[in-house]
Amino acid sequence: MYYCFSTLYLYDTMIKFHLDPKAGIPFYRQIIDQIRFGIASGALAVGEQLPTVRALAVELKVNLNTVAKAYKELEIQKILETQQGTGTFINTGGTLLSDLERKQKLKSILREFTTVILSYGFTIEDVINELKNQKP
Amino acid sequence: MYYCFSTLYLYDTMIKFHLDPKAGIPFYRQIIDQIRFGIASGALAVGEQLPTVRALAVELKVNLNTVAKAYKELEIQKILETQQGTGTFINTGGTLLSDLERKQKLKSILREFTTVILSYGFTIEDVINELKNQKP
DNA sequence: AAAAAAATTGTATATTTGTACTATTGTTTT
DNA sequence: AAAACAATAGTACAAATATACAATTTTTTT
Repeated sequence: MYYCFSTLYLYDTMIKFHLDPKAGIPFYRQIIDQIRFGIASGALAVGEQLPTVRALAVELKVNLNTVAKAYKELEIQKILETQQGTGTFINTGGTLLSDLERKQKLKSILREFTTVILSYGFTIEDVINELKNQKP
Repeated sequence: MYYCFSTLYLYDTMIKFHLDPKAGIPFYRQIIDQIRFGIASGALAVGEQLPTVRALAVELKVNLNTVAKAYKELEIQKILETQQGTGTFINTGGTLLSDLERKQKLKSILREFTTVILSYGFTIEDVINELKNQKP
């Protein structure tokens, strides 16, 4: 299992999930990241239903509890809202971070990723150059 | 090989591990050598699952961390691929990465990275600025 | 329309997997 | 011999799975 894609046309959204086993990031966290990104980018609208834990689990070829774990954590963060028997939905009020918390968050994310990037033998310059290309 | 309770038998692999305490070579390195040889000789196929750290540890009568240390080093060398909760497997791309593959790898890492970054409302510029500060 | 059954949804628990942290042992260096 | 380091072990933790359960919705039956 290398790259598993899921395009959720069934659920009327355009977000495409993907898991990378070589990323060194737990599956459930990759799912969390992609949902957060989906919301931030506007691909996931408030009130919209996410795929069921089973549907997404099948698409990504993981256990349904792995998806459930991602949903659960986002529910705790008030980003999702779930109801047993009904489904999981994008919640209205995601918790806002303060400026300080945002700054700290950015630093911690960067620290984590530079560790990964450097382990592959890339340099900070490589990253900056690639990011600049990515910008437009 | 007639009848044994070998981990390898259970995991349907064709290689038989053995440790020699008198060899003067650390156990974890002996394990590494035998896996590398198994791959080189074709006894271990790409994508094949290795015994779990516990199973092999029991068989070789060492601590599970000794096996884990061997697996970890081979994972760093991109020879193995491990997923916590699932197992350890022979990696598909055991050879060195070409320039193109390196570039693609960087792109894939950065895609995951920007996914997270943007989900928190940061911009690419925020990241570039922070990276520049981090550089020296 | 109401009740019952079936299907669909998320949840809980136990087991298996690798990982992290600490302590101990053994070897090498000084 | 003492110090420093590598190798190994003990223990607790985290990720992913299998399986069974509970809540809700949908369908069928009456």
